[in-house]
Amino acid sequence: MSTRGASPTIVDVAREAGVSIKTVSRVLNHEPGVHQSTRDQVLKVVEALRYRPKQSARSLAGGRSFLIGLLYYDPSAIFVGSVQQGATLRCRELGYHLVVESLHNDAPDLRQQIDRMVLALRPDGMILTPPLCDNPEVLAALRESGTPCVLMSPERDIRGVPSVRMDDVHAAEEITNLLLSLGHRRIAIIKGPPDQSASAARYQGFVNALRAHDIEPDPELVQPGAFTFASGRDAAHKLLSGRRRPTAVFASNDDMALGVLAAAHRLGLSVPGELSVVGFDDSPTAALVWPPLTTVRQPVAEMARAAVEMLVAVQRPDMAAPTAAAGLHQVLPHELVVRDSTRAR
Amino acid sequence: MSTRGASPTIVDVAREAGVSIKTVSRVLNHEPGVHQSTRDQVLKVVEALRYRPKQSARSLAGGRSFLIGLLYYDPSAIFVGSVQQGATLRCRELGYHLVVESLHNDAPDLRQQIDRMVLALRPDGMILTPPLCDNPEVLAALRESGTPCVLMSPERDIRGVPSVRMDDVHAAEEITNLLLSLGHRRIAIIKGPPDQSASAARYQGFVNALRAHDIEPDPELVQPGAFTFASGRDAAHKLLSGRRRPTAVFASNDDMALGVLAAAHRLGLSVPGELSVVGFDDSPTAALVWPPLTTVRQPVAEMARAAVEMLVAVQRPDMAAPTAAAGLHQVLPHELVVRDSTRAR
DNA sequence: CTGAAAGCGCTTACAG
DNA sequence: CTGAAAGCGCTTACAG
Repeated sequence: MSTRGASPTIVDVAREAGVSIKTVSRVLNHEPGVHQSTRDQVLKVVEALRYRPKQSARSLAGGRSFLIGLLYYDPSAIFVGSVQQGATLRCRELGYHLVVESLHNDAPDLRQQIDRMVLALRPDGMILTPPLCDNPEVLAALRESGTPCVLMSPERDIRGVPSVRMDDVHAAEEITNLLLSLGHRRIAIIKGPPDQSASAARYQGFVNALRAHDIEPDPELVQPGAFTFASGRDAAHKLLSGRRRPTAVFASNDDMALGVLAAAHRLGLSVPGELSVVGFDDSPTAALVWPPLTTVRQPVAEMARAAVEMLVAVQRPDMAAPTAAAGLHQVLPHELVVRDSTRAR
Repeated sequence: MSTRGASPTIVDVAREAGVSIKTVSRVLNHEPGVHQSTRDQVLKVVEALRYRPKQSARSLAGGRSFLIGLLYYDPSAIFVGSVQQGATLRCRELGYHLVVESLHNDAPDLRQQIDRMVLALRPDGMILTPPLCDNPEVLAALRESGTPCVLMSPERDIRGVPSVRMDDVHAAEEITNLLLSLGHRRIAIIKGPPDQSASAARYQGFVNALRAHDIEPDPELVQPGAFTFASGRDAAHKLLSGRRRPTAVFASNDDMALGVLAAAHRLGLSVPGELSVVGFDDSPTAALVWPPLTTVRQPVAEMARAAVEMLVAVQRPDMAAPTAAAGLHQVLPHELVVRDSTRAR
């Protein structure tokens, strides 16, 4: 065997296969114009030698790093965890690797941190999660460096910058329709913070559904919230201690729905017996509380997979077609998750 | 300016600074033996040109990738999120980057997946989280490749393989002591699954604390569990529907403690009025449930920082001393988090 | 304290 | 369909 102490290089493979290193390179990069028998022979040697091209050499010579960056801010967010899961699996399938970087959204040296990553690593693409994907400074730094980006659920789409998202309006409409179909008419909503576009979208869906049933939203049943447990609990307390209680509450996210559950417990209201509650996100906790929460599952991992594909397609002409068909701004289907926090009245 | 269209290279810096590229390299790598004025001059030019050495070139020439790998299995686990947060921040401070890979612990091609990552990327070190850090196949693959590893909270330490952990026994002892100090004497425990060493360690700490107070653990008050919400709920149901109820329950992790809370609610038992409950882990949900959970915070981010440091120290002689002092198997201090689920009886 | 040469392991034009 | 040469941007011995 020609395997010496060190790991084999392309030269070893070429020698063993009786071809030039250029041909080995062609085979490994799926380039056309190699005779099938030559290709097979090379692959056989590659397998036998357990040869893997070294990323640093490929990157230096070819200008492609096979690295995708994931920039995120909130580490505890389940959203990021799912993004990462989807992204890392798709990267593996496509021969890429995922480099993660936690950035504080208002760090004074944000620009330098990004520059450092981009200039040192030269990732072939970057996935941005909220709120970083809406940060003009981040976007500018990446644009100037020429790094392709995909925005995950940005506040609003940017011309020419690919994005992946779900349809918050329709999802909110659907979950409201579920409550309506269960016979609920006095349905309250706890909104998200005004500075997040998802808040408005979900509220819009809620209103759309009501109006389609000729119900005008009752201002008394619309409470502000902040996407936090405490804000949901406090809003619910107001809603539920009034004279004419709602029979159902739509919390604009799961954390607030958990707050609603806590408030209901405290007031001695049984859920779903006396009150139906729905959330949004399908957080891990949503299935663990009592009663398990009816909610909307965001297709986060799928969105991340799509993001990776869009980034990889930039460098692989053979993959460009399907992605182009999917469009620059992709919207992925969500899923209604019906559990035990909802019941017919 | 000599900044052309492309980003500057070491040659540009050397020319601008009037030195050889070797000297620039020395300065950038903090090598000794460069006159201070020369060093300053080089750094000035580096700054002006916004020069960052390209990782792929450094890696190819120097054999160091400045990449640390993080191998994990469960993406939803808060543990992994915190590990990653700590690791990515420390990496940044040390000029490294974190590459993450999600591996299924019993994937048939686990070996290949690891080989692919190791041979392609040549990470300078690898951080392994449970249960991967206890997987002999993973360990063997990494050992053979010569990749330095640090195990995060492994089941048991391995001679010669660095690890970082917390002291489960003492932490369990402390939280049990808290209950004892509140006057509780009939304290139940819901154990973790027998195949995880943390289960035994936490139980041991529990027993130690009781015995120190001359209390022999009552077999009736010891329930098996599986670290899941459902197992905690079911165990609590048994414990709480008996004739002689415990006044406090120590759930061996937070998920099970949430199950205890649910069971207590269902049985109409007020927490902490009629029952004190403690968990372990300080999961994000622990602070969000009602009542907020008294628990133990694992120093996970700090453990990850330490892991990165140990890995980097391997290549940097100047950093080796402090780490050597800290030892191959580090134990980091935990923290008791007292919230509202505990009260004097 | 500083530098000229060689080389890391690939890919990119360019030939044939 | 296949290959020989050059070069990517650094670091590593080796000199002086």
